[in-house]
Amino acid sequence: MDAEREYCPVHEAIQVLQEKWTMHIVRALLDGPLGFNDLGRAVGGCNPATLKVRLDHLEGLGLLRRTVHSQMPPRTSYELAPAGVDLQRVIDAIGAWAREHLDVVAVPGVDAEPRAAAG
Amino acid sequence: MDAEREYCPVHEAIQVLQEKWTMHIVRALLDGPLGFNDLGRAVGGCNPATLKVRLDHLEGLGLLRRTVHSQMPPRTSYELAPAGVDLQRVIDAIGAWAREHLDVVAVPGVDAEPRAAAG
DNA sequence: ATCAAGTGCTATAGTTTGTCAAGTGACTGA
DNA sequence: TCAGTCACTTGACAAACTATAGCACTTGAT
Repeated sequence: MDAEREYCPVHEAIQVLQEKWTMHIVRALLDGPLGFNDLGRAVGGCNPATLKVRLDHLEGLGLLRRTVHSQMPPRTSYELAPAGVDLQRVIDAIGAWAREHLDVVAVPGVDAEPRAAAG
Repeated sequence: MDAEREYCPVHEAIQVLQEKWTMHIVRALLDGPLGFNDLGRAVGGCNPATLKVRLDHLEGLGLLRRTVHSQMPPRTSYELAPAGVDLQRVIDAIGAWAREHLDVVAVPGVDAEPRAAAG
């Protein structure tokens, strides 16, 4: 890759965030720490293999912290580190955009249906 | 998919944005319209097959507009639609986050090396 | 006129990435 | 006792993405 001609943090960030499930994971963890399986369900059914890869990556990047409460029976929790918590802004921006544009695109005609929109 | 138990625009948005190259494409187009090949280069070398798929998807979603200026020689331009332009907020949020956290994460130990860090 | 390079794509292989299903070892509740 | 839970791991597979070539044509240099 000759993309190194100029280091760009935004490009880097996008590279991380565009990986499948990453933003879902961050969003889920924004509501508080979760265990491995709960997290997998919270993000909408990510398979354990991919989930582990993402989690390791995010942990390596310093975006989240993994805490082992007990080895056996296994009990672990994943929690956002400060750098991860700050992604709240990004998720919020996505949320604002989505409510403004996306549900109109996805479900045209349905705009009087208030559900769990708080976040 | 049983993810329909509850429609969530944020989830939808993330699904779109997490597709490889999508955010790069939006970011590139935020600076103005581009032709197919220029766009491919601007996003950092996306191959034409994937690029076309993304572009079609984004156009279908109403995020961008494709204008054919001439059939032969081929000349087309891709430009963000209003819904796409509004993603500026999201890209900005990513940019802010990246400058605050990511270059520290990516290059630990190097903090006395002022490069293109100014926004 | 001819050659090289460019336009916006498309087609076809080939590689990478993500998925599914099953299994591990100890525990919990019926 | 037996199914179900936890946090993963493994291996076979499918889906996604990539590289490369090529099309029909124009432009610019020679």
